[in-house]
Amino acid sequence: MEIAKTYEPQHAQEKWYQHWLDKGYFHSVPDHREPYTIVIPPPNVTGVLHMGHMLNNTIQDVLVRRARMLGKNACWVPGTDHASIATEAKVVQKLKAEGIAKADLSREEFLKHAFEWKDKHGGIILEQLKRLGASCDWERTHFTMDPQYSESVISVFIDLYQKGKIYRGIRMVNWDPEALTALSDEEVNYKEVNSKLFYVRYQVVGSTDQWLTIATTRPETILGDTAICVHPDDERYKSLVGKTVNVPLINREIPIIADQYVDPEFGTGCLKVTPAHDPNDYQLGQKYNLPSIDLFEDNGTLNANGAHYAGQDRFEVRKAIEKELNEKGYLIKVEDIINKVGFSERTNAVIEPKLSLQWFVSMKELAAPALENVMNGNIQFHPDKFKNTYRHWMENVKDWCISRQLWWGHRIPAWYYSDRPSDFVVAKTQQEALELATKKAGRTINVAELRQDEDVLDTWFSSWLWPISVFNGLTQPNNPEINYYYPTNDLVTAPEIMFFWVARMAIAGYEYMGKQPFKNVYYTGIVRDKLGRKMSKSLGNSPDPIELIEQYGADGVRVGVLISSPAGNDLPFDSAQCEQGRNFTNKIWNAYRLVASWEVREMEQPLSSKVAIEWFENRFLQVLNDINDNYDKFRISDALMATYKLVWDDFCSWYLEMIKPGYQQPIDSATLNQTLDFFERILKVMHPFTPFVTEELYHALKQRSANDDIVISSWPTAATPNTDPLTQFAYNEKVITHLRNIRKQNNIASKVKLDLFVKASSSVAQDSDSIIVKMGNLSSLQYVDQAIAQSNSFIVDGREFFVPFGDQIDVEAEKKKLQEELAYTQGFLKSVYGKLHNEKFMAGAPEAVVANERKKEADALAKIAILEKKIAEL
RNA sequence: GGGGGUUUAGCUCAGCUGGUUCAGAGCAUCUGCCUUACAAGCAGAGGGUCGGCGGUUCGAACCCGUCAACCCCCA
Repeated sequence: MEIAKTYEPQHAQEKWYQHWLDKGYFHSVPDHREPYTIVIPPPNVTGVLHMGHMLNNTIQDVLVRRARMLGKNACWVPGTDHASIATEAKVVQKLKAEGIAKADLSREEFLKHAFEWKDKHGGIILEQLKRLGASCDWERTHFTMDPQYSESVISVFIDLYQKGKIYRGIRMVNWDPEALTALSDEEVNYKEVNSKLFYVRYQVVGSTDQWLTIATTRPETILGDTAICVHPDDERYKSLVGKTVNVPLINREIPIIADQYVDPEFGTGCLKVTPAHDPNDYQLGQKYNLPSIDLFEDNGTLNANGAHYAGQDRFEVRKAIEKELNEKGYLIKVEDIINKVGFSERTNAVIEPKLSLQWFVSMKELAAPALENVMNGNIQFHPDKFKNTYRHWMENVKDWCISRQLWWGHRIPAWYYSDRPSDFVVAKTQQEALELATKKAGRTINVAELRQDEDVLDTWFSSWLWPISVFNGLTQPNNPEINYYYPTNDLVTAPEIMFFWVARMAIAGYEYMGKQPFKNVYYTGIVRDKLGRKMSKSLGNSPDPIELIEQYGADGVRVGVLISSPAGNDLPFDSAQCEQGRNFTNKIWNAYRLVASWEVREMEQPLSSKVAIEWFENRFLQVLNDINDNYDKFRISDALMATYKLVWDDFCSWYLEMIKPGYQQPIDSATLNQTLDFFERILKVMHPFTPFVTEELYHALKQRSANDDIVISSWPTAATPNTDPLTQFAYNEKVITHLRNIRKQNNIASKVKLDLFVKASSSVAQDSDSIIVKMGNLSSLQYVDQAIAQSNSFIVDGREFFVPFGDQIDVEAEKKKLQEELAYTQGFLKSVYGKLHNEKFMAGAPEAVVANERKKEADALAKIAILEKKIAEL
């Protein structure tokens, strides 16, 4: 049977993924085994796969597949997030394209459209994950707006409200004038932008020529000023504190106050205070009991307080007011300045700090156990440097604004029964609300009077329950699944959402389960392009993962994204890495082709094969220990690299070459069987990284019974390797490399057989010499007691080797080489003496270190003697 | 402005408690090979003042100080 020369992944991918699904290998139910659980960071329901998902989910799949092979009951729960703002924005946009404005729709109509959109686009991303080979338990797919899930979210809201952890209040929030909603602090991105700093003068009341000049980047907010603030120690303004000034254009009188907050160095040292539109000004306003004048409508246009600018957009007004201030003599000067401006993470609109009535979670107390248990290691971060960032945030945690002025999401279960803001109850159903409201109001409230809060909850207010709610832990407390799978083992996510999500899951975990939601958090880096730019849709620098899979195969891409992405480090992605991954799958494919081509015959096992087998057996164990250790430390890239080298270097380049029979020669059955066994073990350690090619070859290697698939096979057993064959091999390897060098330097074809002489007593001949003979393509290896003249020579482990080469040897080159080696060895000896002749070293260093230096000295002296003699002989 | 982190080969990174011939790996590069599994390959080789300076130590990539550059988070 002809086997393709290169591995063609597409067929194997479809075949085996379907096979795994058919067999139900990814499905988990609680049993006697130890559970291994990962919950996927749920992607946005209408999202499509990008490189960040590829990295993140490949890591999860590697962990899950290995855990499964380790005999654990592996359960990887997939699902999607309703992604309140992002999804609503998409639906609004889609409707707009169809000529439908959101404002013209009722809530019910809009939600109907939204669900249609979700049904159409939802889950695309999950199908894409299957292409990657993700071994999720698809029967457990969850969505954060499933009925059961929604029930959890609402019950948590009610519970926290009853515990006094949720309150409603007027606070300065980040307002997105495009999405028309409040955002949490974490949803605001600050970016540096080129702005103008306007110097505007205010006339002091009761004077004719006394003016105060302030500097502002936002002149349109002048209309909302309610004070001017200076530093109390600022000599320039001390005498003015307590007086008043007139706001330009509208001539409203406002006080001059003094507070430490003002930086006398910035601008003019005078700060205009606009409590309604700046968080810091708001604080000042609270402190000095200043009025707040709200200038903006929700969409960013000015309201009636904006005087003659009412109805115009904030940025238009900025231009217009600059002109008017200038014309009327209030504008002193304008400077260019770079300042940081907040943008909405979702719509990229400039955030407007705005006073508004919102719902908040009071965080301080809730956060305490989540902080403590990360610091004490009950939850481990990989890499642990993120603990610092986490601590800093948690120690300064602020209350969490959870209401969003959107429709797509979990509607806040608060019910109002009058126009007074305090006249509301929080209840699961309208019926319950009626009862509670009647009780609270002290009169019968009827349905018509009851009005549910229009807002929905922040998406993260549902995602923070993910590890609990996917097992129905809140709706059916203590059910067998939550008891079995929770706490989950590992969470793989990006550091960017440490506060959005990781911290809050920890908080919810302790609050509702009394236990951490996961034991380990593996932080992936950001995927960047070759130029170091973050991959993004707008830059168009992100490759389409599905195209990559089609080009390089899923296994190749998996290797490509993992090969250089240590935990917490950014991944500078280059498709060349996928090429490396593809080459890797091709390598093992061709190793199979070689093995499959051998014909077995009953014959004696060559000594060299016996030696090679003994070496590889122990080499495998040695590397397996390394690999296991790397996994245990979450060093996934290192585990991959160790696997890669085991396969490529040790197995293919050395082992297979050592046991390979001559062209069209048969192989003995003992060697072949042992090789097949090694091959199988190799495939197993590869499997988490390259699931498809390994399943394909696992079945190609031999006929398997039903349910004998590599995906559920057991991980190779670890053991302590015997070091003797490893040491012996290291020696052989050096000798062989020297021989190859001699060939290369003297242009001797690899086909030409050489004679090798070793200066030593004949008693040192050993079995492993057969390896040198085979790999060095020697016609003979002989032990002699004298140096061979007219030969290339080298030294390994203090032993001299000679390869006679007639008259063609280049004496001068040989001499030069020997002299270089001599000089190096002498230099080395000198540094050893530097230590040995140093009294302080001899007194201070541990005995073992000194003994080692002595050994180095002896070895170097012996080598120098040999080299000097050889040079003399030439 | 506050906090955290990074700096080792052309690139991406290892380097554990200061001590092994410790200065490493993969990729890239160079050289030679179409050697019957694989040119998506084989074999070999060359690359580094461990960011700068100073200190501690018998001994520093590793510990301390300082300067510089870059990155992230928060305001």
